[in-house]
Amino acid sequence: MRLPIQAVDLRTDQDVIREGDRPSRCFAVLEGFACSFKITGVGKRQILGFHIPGDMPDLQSLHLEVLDCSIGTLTPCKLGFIQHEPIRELCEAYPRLAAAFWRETLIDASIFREWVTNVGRRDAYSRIAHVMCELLVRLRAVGLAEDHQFELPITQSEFADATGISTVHVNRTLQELRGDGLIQLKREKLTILDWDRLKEAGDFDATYLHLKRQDQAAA
Amino acid sequence: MRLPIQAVDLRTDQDVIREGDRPSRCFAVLEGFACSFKITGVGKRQILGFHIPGDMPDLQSLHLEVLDCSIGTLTPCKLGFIQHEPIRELCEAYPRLAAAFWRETLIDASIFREWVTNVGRRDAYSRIAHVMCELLVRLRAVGLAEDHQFELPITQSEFADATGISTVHVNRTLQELRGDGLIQLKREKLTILDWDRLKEAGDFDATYLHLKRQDQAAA
DNA sequence: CGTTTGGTTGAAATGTGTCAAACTTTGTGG
DNA sequence: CCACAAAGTTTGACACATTTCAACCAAACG
Repeated sequence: MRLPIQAVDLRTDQDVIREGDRPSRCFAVLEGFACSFKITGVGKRQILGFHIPGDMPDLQSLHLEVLDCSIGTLTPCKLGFIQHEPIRELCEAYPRLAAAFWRETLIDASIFREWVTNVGRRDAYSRIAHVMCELLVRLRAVGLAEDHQFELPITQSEFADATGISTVHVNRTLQELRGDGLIQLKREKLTILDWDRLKEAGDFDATYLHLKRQDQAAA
Repeated sequence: MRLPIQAVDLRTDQDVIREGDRPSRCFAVLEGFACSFKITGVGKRQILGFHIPGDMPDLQSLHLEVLDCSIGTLTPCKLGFIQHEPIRELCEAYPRLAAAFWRETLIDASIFREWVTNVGRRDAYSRIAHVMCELLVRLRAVGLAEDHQFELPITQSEFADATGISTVHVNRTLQELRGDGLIQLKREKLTILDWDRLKEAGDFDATYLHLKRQDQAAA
């Protein structure tokens, strides 16, 4: 059985799929950063999660007819589209494969749970620290971060939408994080200067990412 | 193949499973209300979702070894415990059944996404209205609400932990909702007086619940 | 090199949190 | 069935984290 993948390049700030769509395919991020988001009735955006290479952000569409959120690029991206039908057939034929895909969506759900907690019960300082911790650990797991430094092509306004605070306050909080010597952030490059203190500030425990052993180096 | 279910009765405020556990079984809510939650490093609780009869709140444990959140009862509950092993065997034998379970966990994830948005980008008034809307629609789908009225055995403090605001502010916001004629709430019984305006106040659209057609009466 | 996008700053407004006390309802044991 | 305790709700005063608005600055880009 073959699994035809159609590679597509997208520019920054393009919608890949939109809330309300009924797609017949899903995609994997091959290169670049993307994010899931919703727009509220009064036009505010909430980013629900960041997607990095290796992620399949809309695997859910395999079993949910209508999309309940949108996904857009944060940087230029290379995406690999795969039709639902052949995936479904593979899943029926190989239950272990289905279980592996299922597991991926369960990890996504686990991350959403952590994000509910993050925006619901942590202050701005912690929220931002937490998101940075998560990104480091996930990027390391796919080899996109060495040590404690990685490309972070995310604007302060996007950070605001991810953490549920205002852009201005993100700016001030980033200055605090810098002033406290936890991070260095310039030119879209984030350097974590004090991992232990950043983890503590962000109330971060990587358990919810459900990484396999070999991926846990950073955590 | 048999699927042995062990029924268990629990009192109010009992933990069913705890963050960090590695369960070998999962459960369904047969009667009563429960909730998933996390406790942050500084001891604040975030409720991640409410569970009503028919839900299988920890189905995720089938494929994730370690629990990343706790689940506790909000009222006296009757739970049905089922071992993972027989479920896994059934899923391998009947891919359609696996897909149905998978779909359930995908809906859970969709609800978490909505909750991220709720606590991240809506004000207190909207957040509470939203949660009420969700509960009505879900309870109607399982026949536990008639018209626009249902048993809501949830304290203001639990409401606070679900919406990421303080207990005192929940109290004041509930008074606002009452004062505006949207709801009536006494003796753990919630009556929605103006469904259209409550939906609008809560920025509520039931799509994210992914109900099958016959369940959508209320939405 | 001008234009756009993103970052930074200050001042004022505000939603929400905190604290502490009083009140009400519910549950329980005598 | 009353009395008491416990749990939950309500209130007021005040503190404060965060938002909003508006302007300015810096960097990226064609």
